Amino acid sequence: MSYKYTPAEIEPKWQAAWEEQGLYKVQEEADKPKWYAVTMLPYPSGDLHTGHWYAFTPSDAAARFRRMNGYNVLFPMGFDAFGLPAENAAIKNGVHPRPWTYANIERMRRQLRAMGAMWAWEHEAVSCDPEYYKWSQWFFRKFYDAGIAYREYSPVDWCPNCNTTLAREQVWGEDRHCERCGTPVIKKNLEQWKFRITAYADELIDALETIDWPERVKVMQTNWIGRSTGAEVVFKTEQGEPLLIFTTRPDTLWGATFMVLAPEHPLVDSITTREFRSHVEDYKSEAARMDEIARSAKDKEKTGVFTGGYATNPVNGEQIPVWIADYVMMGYGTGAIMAVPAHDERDFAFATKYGLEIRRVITGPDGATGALEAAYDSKSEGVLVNSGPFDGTAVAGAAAAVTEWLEANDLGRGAVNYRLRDWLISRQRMWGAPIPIIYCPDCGVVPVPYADLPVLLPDDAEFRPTGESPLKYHAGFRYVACPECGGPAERETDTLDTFMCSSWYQYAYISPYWKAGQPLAADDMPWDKSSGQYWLPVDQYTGGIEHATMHLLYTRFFTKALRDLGLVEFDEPMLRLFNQGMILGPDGEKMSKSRGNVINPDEFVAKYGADTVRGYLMFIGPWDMGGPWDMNAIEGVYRFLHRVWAVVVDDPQMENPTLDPDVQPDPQAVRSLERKLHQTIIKVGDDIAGFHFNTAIAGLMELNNALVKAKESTVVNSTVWNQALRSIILMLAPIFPHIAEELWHRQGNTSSVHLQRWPEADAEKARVDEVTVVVQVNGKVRDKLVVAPGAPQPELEAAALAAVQKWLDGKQVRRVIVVPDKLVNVVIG
RNA sequence: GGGUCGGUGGCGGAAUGGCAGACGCAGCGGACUUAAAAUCCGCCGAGGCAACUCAUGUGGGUUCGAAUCCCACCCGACCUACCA
Repeated sequence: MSYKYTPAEIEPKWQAAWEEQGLYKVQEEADKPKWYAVTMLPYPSGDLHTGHWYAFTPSDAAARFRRMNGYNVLFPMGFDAFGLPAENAAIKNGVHPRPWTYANIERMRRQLRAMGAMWAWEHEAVSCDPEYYKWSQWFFRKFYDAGIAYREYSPVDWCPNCNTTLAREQVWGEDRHCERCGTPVIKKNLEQWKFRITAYADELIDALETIDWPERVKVMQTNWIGRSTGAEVVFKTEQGEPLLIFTTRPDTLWGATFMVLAPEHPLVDSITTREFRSHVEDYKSEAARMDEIARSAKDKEKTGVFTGGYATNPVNGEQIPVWIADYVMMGYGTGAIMAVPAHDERDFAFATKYGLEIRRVITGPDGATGALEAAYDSKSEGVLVNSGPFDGTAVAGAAAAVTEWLEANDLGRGAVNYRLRDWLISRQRMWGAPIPIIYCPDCGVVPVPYADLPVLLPDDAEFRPTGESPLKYHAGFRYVACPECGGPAERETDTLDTFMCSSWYQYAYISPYWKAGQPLAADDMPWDKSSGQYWLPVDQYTGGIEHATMHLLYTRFFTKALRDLGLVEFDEPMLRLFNQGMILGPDGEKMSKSRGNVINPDEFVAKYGADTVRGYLMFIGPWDMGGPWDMNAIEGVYRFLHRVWAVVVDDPQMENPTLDPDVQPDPQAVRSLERKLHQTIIKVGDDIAGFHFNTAIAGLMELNNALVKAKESTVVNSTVWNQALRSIILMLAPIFPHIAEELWHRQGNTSSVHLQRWPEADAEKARVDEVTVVVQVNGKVRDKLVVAPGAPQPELEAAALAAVQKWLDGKQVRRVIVVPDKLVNVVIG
């Protein structure tokens, strides 16, 4: 047995032992509180990078800490294994994505094991496994039956590089590029499958207050859903057709001076007069072309053309001109607006540019007709003028009053608009779960019967980067008999968005590959019901912020849909969420091959061991802040572990302090160590529970520094010394699982350190015996008093006044502030 | 344009109304060594011989007291954007 700290020996040894003992196997135990902890699962790209370590090892420490505090913890791992990289690798190398993916998974499993995490591998789920995706298809089928899944012909976002449609959430930035490859997306008109996530828009916003998620994510989701409340109002064209507009300010209806339609608006052609037709046509084709590049260049000046047509404002019968302009979007609201230049900056800019009428409607706070600036400023003050029956109505509350009036007079109705679009889930790619739908020339759209699931991906599809799924060229896959009439029919060849597969993986983990090999039915459950009742929902979820408006929104929607289908009884899938920050390269920039700043964790594990890499990543700074990797600072954690080792393990080869075991330890020194020990137990526990790993490690370092000193003193002959050794090993266990296990066994223990309880802190023993009270004069520190805690105020005041005599400089003492155990501030002047 | 988070020694950071800089890195000095590495001990915000003074992006404010709370501004990161 080596007396030196050799992580290369002890880490693989314990990893193997833990696996052999089944240390991390989980059972449902009714007598323990459960804790279901999930970390966002990785995509099997082939190599575990530093970002994975940064995401996974602190969440492992948190899960281990829960377990040591008496919780029955389920902490599973899996792979989000469908997706484009596998398919691109397939096209490049001429192999099927399946072997590429499974080889990567196997490699990553080995790398994950090197982290020494407590994952419950028997709960692993891999989304490209047919026994997994048969349930993804089952969910689609359930959603189809429930009317949540529907098919629609509409303009969709298309990435010409990935050759597939994208969900709105996967289109990023002002240049509208593809989330995955950065290529600007274009619009295509296609018939695609969608999920009715918009039906849950209100609940997705309102339920945010019931979950303990970072404010940042809640704000992002709220903005993404973009609820705005207002009214739809029916104007009338000269041809007598209703022209519906949406406004959030129905109280400004009397200030409307013109209307603007999106160039694609269906009424544009009938409104446009002969005289203006060629103008309008030119503008429309220009706008259509712009759409494909980027209609929203920064600071782009608003443009538009007059149609020659007019519409009637229903509230006052005024005829106002109708324009078209590309600042009005067909995809939002009704694609038509009334323009109120006096109260809307964009309308104002447009009216100014084209010489359209600007009218003032709302007064300033004083009741006099105000200037335009005042109108902008007084959005919620003042009263309405020039507003027919509403003259004199306070602006606050006017919108609601006008809406009521519109409804009473049948001119419009209250309406809510959302920015959120329905979730487009069709992908024209092969490496995904096939959408279980068959098109029959006689029966129409026929869903694949539950009992026929899964619709398997063929193993021999040919990969051609054509812009259509390779499944389309696979005759054996594509041509099938209609399940209803038996006649010739065709399968849907699009696959499911991989975000659908990852929307329910926290349920799959409960009992992976449930009912494997068995035919499914509509009334099945995709997981073991009683296990689900025990574990669900997720207590703690951790992962990156990048999924705030994608995965994190989809999985919430999914859970609400499952609830409405009767599959779960709760409303939210993850009760707590913590977003870790991003680990950066040593240069402070995002790690990337092109920058050449990529840190390979395997190298550092080989050099220092997994415990050091784990601890270092947690020591860098607050976990939610991320930060740059420091090539030198990792040494500090490595040294710390060596110092702990040296405190616990006596190397007979080395000269050890020889203290006479009969010498009585100095009681003050013993008390001092005892105090430090109990303070540390409290601090480290609080810090880990709050994900403040950096300060938890600092606390462990401080305790260890105290132990290093104590080891050279008579304190080693005390029972406190032995308690301290035992406790520090236990406290190391969540963050440094291997060295803790090794030291635990060297202390003579036979069961695993990871089965022990977190050491108990005694507040009485943590209490300080004396406190330093700062004496200030006018807020400046002039002296310090060392007193017993709880010293009475008059005593402190007297002592302080005596101490600061020479600072008083003959001036009058005006006031003395005494904060017990903290300070005395003498105010003079 | 809007939103969120942040700005503290040479560096990562600690302190969220009460001794600014815990813990660690780097640096400096010393011990050990033939020497180096490793390890151990000490110093380590700036100015000053010192008593002290100055110091948490900038400017104001609140307070006995502000890195911390409030207002305005500057800088950085991320998100979002003709949303009617």
